[in-house]
Amino acid sequence: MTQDDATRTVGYQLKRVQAALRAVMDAALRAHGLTTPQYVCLELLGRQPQLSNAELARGAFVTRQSMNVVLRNLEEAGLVTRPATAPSGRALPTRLTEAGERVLEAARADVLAIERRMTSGLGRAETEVLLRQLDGMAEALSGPE
Amino acid sequence: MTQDDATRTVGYQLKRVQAALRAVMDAALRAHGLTTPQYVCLELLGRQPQLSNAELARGAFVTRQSMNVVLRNLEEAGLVTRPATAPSGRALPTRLTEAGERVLEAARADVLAIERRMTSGLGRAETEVLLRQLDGMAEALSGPE
DNA sequence: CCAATGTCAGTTTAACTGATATTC
DNA sequence: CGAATATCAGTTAAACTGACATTG
Repeated sequence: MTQDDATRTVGYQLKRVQAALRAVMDAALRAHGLTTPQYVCLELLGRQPQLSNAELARGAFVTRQSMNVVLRNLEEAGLVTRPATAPSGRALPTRLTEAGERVLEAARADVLAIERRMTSGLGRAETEVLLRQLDGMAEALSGPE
Repeated sequence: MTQDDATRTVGYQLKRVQAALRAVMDAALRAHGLTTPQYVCLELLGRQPQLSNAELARGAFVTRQSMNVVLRNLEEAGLVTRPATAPSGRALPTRLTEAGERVLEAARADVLAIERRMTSGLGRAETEVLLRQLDGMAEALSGPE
């Protein structure tokens, strides 16, 4: 497989990074009994407690239905709790349990190590630029046709 | 959802871009009767004919088994052909059919437009740097522990 | 009424692992 | 034999759409 134009697109390289990242993440998280979507959910809750299922879904870029499955599994594992009845509307504010906090903290250490490894070739300023560029790319794709 | 540290990681932004890109790509390719993995396969073959299933799998970062499914569907759709018997070893060199070439050409135009739209905020030099950075990130993840 | 939410149900995509046969 | 390949079979992860009830 020689390097030719087909591999010189941002789309292709994104796919490549994503494939590698996913493999490494999945392996690391499995050691904590988590899947990647579950970790994303815990991370969101760690930063911002009381998020509802719908809010978590938006934060993880999936549908309500998909996040609902993730949430039910996390609940069953005792890592998050939701009140039986909604304090207002239908939204059920979700919280990490103590076990959830512990698992998140342990998993986060591994995930951050992977993040550092992935960006080890970049300086602090370069990483900042990259984050802005990725943000711009997502905006450009989500925006007007 | 306020912007806090959780969203300021390369991993998270990669996920975001990937989610947006995937949605746009899938929609565009569906109009050509293709899935994204199928398009990747056709693109690889367009650049380099005679690739075997195993070589295509490596190029698309999936297992031989996964690519085999893609290939069988493309074959059934009449977009690629493989000889009934291997000219050497077990590898079956795959080629685009004329229909395959036409579909690829049409789909590629749309995909390139999406690529341009995604990177519309980047200059030529910036895009080159980004490609190198993504390459480095994939290497760092695939490399030694 | 309407918009947002939670959730049940079914489906689909796209990958995976395991096993087996073939061929140089 | 060993390494690479193709492929059959079964499984899994993780999303999706559709539908419906609830609530402010």
